[in-house]
Amino acid sequence: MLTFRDTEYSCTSEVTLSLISGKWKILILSFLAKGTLRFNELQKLVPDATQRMLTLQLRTLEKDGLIARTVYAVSPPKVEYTLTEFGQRLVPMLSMLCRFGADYVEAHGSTAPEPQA
Amino acid sequence: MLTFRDTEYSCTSEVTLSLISGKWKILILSFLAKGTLRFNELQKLVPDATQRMLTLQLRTLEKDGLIARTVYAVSPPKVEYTLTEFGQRLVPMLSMLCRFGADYVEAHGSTAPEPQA
DNA sequence: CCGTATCCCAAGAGATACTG
DNA sequence: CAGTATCTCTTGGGATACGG
Repeated sequence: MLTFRDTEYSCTSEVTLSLISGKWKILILSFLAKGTLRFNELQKLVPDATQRMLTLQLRTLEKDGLIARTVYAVSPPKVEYTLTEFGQRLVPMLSMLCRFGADYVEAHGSTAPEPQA
Repeated sequence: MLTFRDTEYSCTSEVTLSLISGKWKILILSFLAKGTLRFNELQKLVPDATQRMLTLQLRTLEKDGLIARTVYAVSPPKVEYTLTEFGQRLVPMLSMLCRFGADYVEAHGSTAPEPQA
Protein backbone atom coordinates (compact mmCIF):
# COMPACT_ATOMS: atom_id res chain seq x y z
CA MET A 1 0.00 0.00 0.00
CA LEU A 2 1.40 3.39 -0.98
CA THR A 3 0.15 6.89 -1.54
CA PHE A 4 1.50 8.78 -4.51
CA ARG A 5 0.25 12.17 -5.59
CA ASP A 6 -2.89 11.92 -3.49
CA THR A 7 -3.85 8.55 -4.87
CA GLU A 8 -3.68 5.21 -3.10
CA TYR A 9 -2.11 2.25 -4.84
CA SER A 10 -1.88 -1.28 -3.55
CA CYS A 11 1.07 -2.07 -5.80
CA THR A 12 3.58 0.00 -7.74
CA SER A 13 2.46 -1.71 -10.92
CA GLU A 14 -0.75 0.27 -10.56
CA VAL A 15 1.30 3.43 -10.73
CA THR A 16 2.76 2.28 -14.02
CA LEU A 17 -0.70 1.47 -15.30
CA SER A 18 -1.99 4.88 -14.34
CA LEU A 19 0.83 6.43 -16.37
CA ILE A 20 -0.08 4.64 -19.57
CA SER A 21 -3.82 4.26 -19.31
CA GLY A 22 -5.57 6.81 -21.37
CA LYS A 23 -7.27 6.39 -24.67
CA TRP A 24 -4.34 7.48 -26.87
CA LYS A 25 -1.28 7.36 -24.65
CA ILE A 26 0.16 4.09 -25.86
CA LEU A 27 -0.22 5.14 -29.46
CA ILE A 28 1.40 8.49 -28.76
CA LEU A 29 4.29 6.88 -26.87
CA SER A 30 4.79 4.34 -29.64
CA PHE A 31 5.08 7.01 -32.29
CA LEU A 32 7.34 9.20 -30.19
CA ALA A 33 9.53 6.15 -29.57
CA LYS A 34 10.51 6.44 -33.23
CA GLY A 35 11.43 10.10 -32.96
CA THR A 36 10.38 13.65 -32.22
CA LEU A 37 7.05 14.79 -33.63
CA ARG A 38 5.11 18.01 -33.96
CA PHE A 39 1.56 18.38 -32.78
CA ASN A 40 0.01 18.25 -36.22
CA GLU A 41 2.13 15.25 -37.16
CA LEU A 42 0.72 13.43 -34.17
CA GLN A 43 -2.73 14.50 -35.22
CA LYS A 44 -2.27 12.86 -38.59
CA LEU A 45 -0.89 9.71 -36.99
CA VAL A 46 -3.75 9.51 -34.49
CA PRO A 47 -6.63 10.84 -36.58
CA ASP A 48 -9.35 9.40 -34.36
CA ALA A 49 -8.30 11.48 -31.40
CA THR A 50 -9.94 14.87 -31.26
CA GLN A 51 -7.70 17.89 -30.87
CA ARG A 52 -8.89 18.26 -27.34
CA MET A 53 -8.17 14.65 -26.40
CA LEU A 54 -4.78 14.68 -28.04
CA THR A 55 -3.86 17.81 -26.10
CA LEU A 56 -5.16 16.38 -22.85
CA GLN A 57 -3.21 13.15 -23.20
CA LEU A 58 -0.05 15.02 -24.16
CA ARG A 59 -0.42 17.32 -21.16
CA THR A 60 -0.78 14.39 -18.82
CA LEU A 61 2.19 12.57 -20.32
CA GLU A 62 4.20 15.75 -19.95
CA LYS A 63 3.12 16.34 -16.37
CA ASP A 64 4.05 12.74 -15.61
CA GLY A 65 7.51 13.30 -17.03
CA LEU A 66 7.25 10.78 -19.84
CA ILE A 67 7.43 13.24 -22.70
CA ALA A 68 8.93 16.70 -23.14
CA ARG A 69 7.28 19.61 -24.89
CA THR A 70 9.31 22.22 -26.70
CA VAL A 71 7.71 25.41 -27.93
CA TYR A 72 9.46 27.39 -30.65
CA ALA A 73 8.64 31.08 -30.65
CA VAL A 74 7.97 31.29 -34.35
CA SER A 75 5.00 32.09 -36.48
CA PRO A 76 3.13 29.93 -37.25
CA PRO A 77 3.59 28.21 -33.90
CA LYS A 78 5.71 25.10 -33.70
CA VAL A 79 5.64 22.63 -30.85
CA GLU A 80 7.64 19.44 -30.65
CA TYR A 81 7.20 16.40 -28.45
CA THR A 82 9.89 13.89 -27.49
CA LEU A 83 10.22 11.04 -25.06
CA THR A 84 12.11 11.83 -21.88
CA GLU A 85 14.61 9.37 -20.49
CA PHE A 86 11.83 7.87 -18.38
CA GLY A 87 9.62 7.69 -21.41
CA GLN A 88 12.32 5.73 -23.22
CA ARG A 89 12.44 3.27 -20.37
CA LEU A 90 8.78 2.58 -20.97
CA VAL A 91 9.34 1.38 -24.53
CA PRO A 92 10.50 -2.19 -23.84
CA MET A 93 7.51 -2.61 -21.54
CA LEU A 94 5.14 -1.54 -24.25
CA SER A 95 6.74 -4.16 -26.47
CA MET A 96 6.06 -6.83 -23.87
CA LEU A 97 2.47 -5.74 -23.50
CA CYS A 98 2.18 -5.84 -27.28
CA ARG A 99 3.58 -9.33 -27.58
CA PHE A 100 1.36 -10.70 -24.85
CA GLY A 101 -1.66 -9.04 -26.40
CA ALA A 102 -0.82 -10.49 -29.80
CA ASP A 103 -0.45 -13.98 -28.33
CA TYR A 104 -3.69 -13.54 -26.47
CA VAL A 105 -5.65 -12.40 -29.48
CA GLU A 106 -4.26 -15.25 -31.54
CA ALA A 107 -5.21 -17.78 -28.89
CA HIS A 108 -8.64 -16.36 -28.07
CA GLY A 109 -9.38 -14.71 -31.37
CA SER A 110 -11.32 -17.26 -33.33
CA THR A 111 -13.51 -17.80 -30.25
CA ALA A 112 -13.75 -21.43 -29.21
CA PRO A 113 -11.39 -23.51 -31.32
CA GLU A 114 -13.37 -26.42 -32.71
CA PRO A 115 -12.31 -29.81 -31.38
CA GLN A 116 -10.73 -31.57 -34.34
CA ALA A 117 -13.57 -33.65 -35.82
CA MET B 1 -5.81 -1.43 -35.90
CA LEU B 2 -7.70 -4.51 -34.85
CA THR B 3 -11.15 -5.45 -33.63
CA PHE B 4 -11.40 -7.94 -30.81
CA ARG B 5 -14.65 -8.84 -29.12
CA ASP B 6 -16.48 -5.85 -30.51
CA THR B 7 -13.86 -3.38 -29.37
CA GLU B 8 -11.37 -1.52 -31.51
CA TYR B 9 -7.72 -1.43 -30.51
CA SER B 10 -4.93 0.43 -32.22
CA CYS B 11 -2.29 -1.85 -30.74
CA THR B 12 -2.34 -5.30 -29.14
CA SER B 13 -0.80 -3.81 -26.02
CA GLU B 14 -4.16 -2.16 -25.45
CA VAL B 15 -5.74 -5.60 -25.36
CA THR B 16 -3.32 -6.57 -22.61
CA LEU B 17 -4.14 -3.40 -20.73
CA SER B 18 -7.84 -4.05 -20.99
CA LEU B 19 -7.27 -7.48 -19.44
CA ILE B 20 -5.57 -6.12 -16.35
CA SER B 21 -7.22 -2.77 -15.86
CA GLY B 22 -9.81 -2.92 -13.18
CA LYS B 23 -9.63 -1.67 -9.66
CA TRP B 24 -8.60 -4.97 -8.04
CA LYS B 25 -7.39 -7.19 -10.86
CA ILE B 26 -3.67 -6.75 -10.35
CA LEU B 27 -3.99 -7.42 -6.67
CA ILE B 28 -6.09 -10.50 -7.30
CA LEU B 29 -3.69 -11.81 -9.92
CA SER B 30 -0.72 -11.18 -7.64
CA PHE B 31 -2.25 -13.17 -4.82
CA LEU B 32 -3.35 -15.99 -7.09
CA ALA B 33 0.17 -16.11 -8.50
CA LYS B 34 1.21 -17.50 -5.13
CA GLY B 35 -1.42 -20.23 -5.16
CA THR B 36 -5.09 -21.19 -5.25
CA LEU B 37 -7.44 -19.19 -3.04
CA ARG B 38 -11.03 -19.38 -1.94
CA PHE B 39 -13.41 -16.49 -2.28
CA ASN B 40 -13.38 -15.52 1.36
CA GLU B 41 -9.61 -15.76 1.49
CA LEU B 42 -9.43 -13.25 -1.33
CA GLN B 43 -11.89 -11.09 0.54
CA LYS B 44 -9.58 -10.98 3.53
CA LEU B 45 -6.58 -10.22 1.33
CA VAL B 46 -8.41 -7.45 -0.52
CA PRO B 47 -10.54 -6.03 2.26
CA ASP B 48 -11.19 -2.72 0.52
CA ALA B 49 -13.02 -4.37 -2.34
CA THR B 50 -16.72 -4.84 -1.75
CA GLN B 51 -18.16 -8.27 -2.28
CA ARG B 52 -19.82 -7.05 -5.40
CA MET B 53 -16.63 -5.59 -6.86
CA LEU B 54 -14.56 -8.64 -5.99
CA THR B 55 -17.10 -10.85 -7.71
CA LEU B 56 -17.25 -8.61 -10.75
CA GLN B 57 -13.50 -8.53 -11.17
CA LEU B 58 -13.24 -12.27 -10.71
CA ARG B 59 -15.98 -12.86 -13.28
CA THR B 60 -14.20 -10.70 -15.82
CA LEU B 61 -10.86 -12.37 -15.21
CA GLU B 62 -12.56 -15.72 -15.62
CA LYS B 63 -14.35 -14.73 -18.80
CA ASP B 64 -11.04 -13.47 -20.15
CA GLY B 65 -9.45 -16.82 -19.43
CA LEU B 66 -6.88 -15.56 -16.94
CA ILE B 67 -8.25 -17.39 -13.91
CA ALA B 68 -10.26 -20.55 -13.41
CA ARG B 69 -13.17 -20.95 -11.02
CA THR B 70 -13.94 -24.28 -9.39
CA VAL B 71 -17.15 -24.80 -7.49
CA TYR B 72 -17.35 -27.65 -4.99
CA ALA B 73 -20.86 -28.94 -4.41
CA VAL B 74 -20.61 -28.94 -0.65
CA SER B 75 -22.37 -27.17 2.15
CA PRO B 76 -21.36 -24.56 3.03
CA PRO B 77 -20.37 -23.59 -0.52
CA LYS B 78 -16.72 -23.64 -1.49
CA VAL B 79 -15.29 -21.91 -4.54
CA GLU B 80 -11.65 -21.83 -5.53
CA TYR B 81 -9.81 -19.58 -7.91
CA THR B 82 -6.53 -20.34 -9.71
CA LEU B 83 -4.49 -18.80 -12.48
CA THR B 84 -4.86 -20.43 -15.86
CA GLU B 85 -1.82 -21.02 -18.02
CA PHE B 86 -2.42 -17.65 -19.65
CA GLY B 87 -2.77 -16.07 -16.28
CA GLN B 88 0.62 -17.46 -15.30
CA ARG B 89 2.14 -15.90 -18.38
CA LEU B 90 0.97 -12.56 -17.09
CA VAL B 91 2.99 -12.79 -13.90
CA PRO B 92 6.43 -11.74 -15.24
CA MET B 93 4.76 -8.76 -16.88
CA LEU B 94 3.22 -7.69 -13.63
CA SER B 95 6.69 -7.85 -12.11
CA MET B 96 8.03 -5.54 -14.82
CA LEU B 97 5.21 -3.09 -14.27
CA CYS B 98 5.95 -3.23 -10.56
CA ARG B 99 9.63 -2.54 -10.99
CA PHE B 100 9.07 0.36 -13.33
CA GLY B 101 6.46 1.80 -10.99
CA ALA B 102 8.81 1.49 -8.03
CA ASP B 103 11.60 3.24 -9.95
CA TYR B 104 9.20 5.91 -11.02
CA VAL B 105 7.88 6.57 -7.55
CA GLU B 106 11.39 6.71 -6.17
CA ALA B 107 12.45 9.19 -8.83
CA HIS B 108 9.34 11.37 -8.72
CA GLY B 109 8.23 10.66 -5.20
CA SER B 110 9.68 13.40 -3.05
CA THR B 111 8.41 15.92 -5.59
CA ALA B 112 11.17 18.25 -6.73
CA PRO B 113 14.41 16.97 -5.19
CA GLU B 114 16.01 19.90 -3.40
CA PRO B 115 19.30 21.01 -4.91
CA GLN B 116 21.85 20.00 -2.29
CA ALA B 117 22.32 23.10 -0.17
C1' DC C 1 -20.22 -19.05 2.05
C1' DC C 2 -20.72 -17.02 -2.07
C1' DG C 3 -22.78 -14.58 -4.40
C1' DT C 4 -26.93 -11.07 -7.22
C1' DA C 5 -29.90 -6.83 -7.67
C1' DT C 6 -30.63 -2.00 -7.41
C1' DC C 7 -29.44 2.65 -7.13
C1' DC C 8 -26.13 6.35 -7.38
C1' DC C 9 -22.06 9.07 -8.29
C1' DA C 10 -17.70 10.74 -10.41
C1' DA C 11 -14.22 10.41 -13.84
C1' DG C 12 -13.04 9.75 -18.68
C1' DA C 13 -13.98 10.72 -23.07
C1' DG C 14 -16.66 12.65 -27.40
C1' DA C 15 -18.69 16.76 -30.18
C1' DT C 16 -18.38 21.21 -31.27
C1' DA C 17 -17.01 25.94 -31.34
C1' DC C 18 -13.71 29.54 -30.50
C1' DT C 19 -8.62 31.96 -30.09
C1' DG C 20 -3.47 33.82 -29.70
C1' DC D 1 -0.53 25.80 -35.92
C1' DA D 2 -1.63 24.56 -31.64
C1' DG D 3 -4.28 24.92 -28.66
C1' DT D 4 -8.99 26.30 -24.80
C1' DA D 5 -13.89 26.28 -23.41
C1' DT D 6 -18.49 24.07 -22.82
C1' DC D 7 -21.61 20.68 -22.76
C1' DT D 8 -22.99 16.01 -22.79
C1' DC D 9 -22.80 11.04 -22.34
C1' DT D 10 -21.01 6.61 -21.10
C1' DT D 11 -18.62 3.64 -18.09
C1' DG D 12 -16.43 2.02 -13.82
C1' DG D 13 -16.96 1.73 -9.41
C1' DG D 14 -19.17 2.43 -4.47
C1' DA D 15 -23.18 1.52 -0.94
C1' DT D 16 -26.46 -1.28 0.46
C1' DA D 17 -29.73 -5.01 0.71
C1' DC D 18 -31.31 -9.57 -0.36
C1' DG D 19 -30.98 -14.83 -1.91
C1' DG D 20 -29.54 -20.07 -2.68
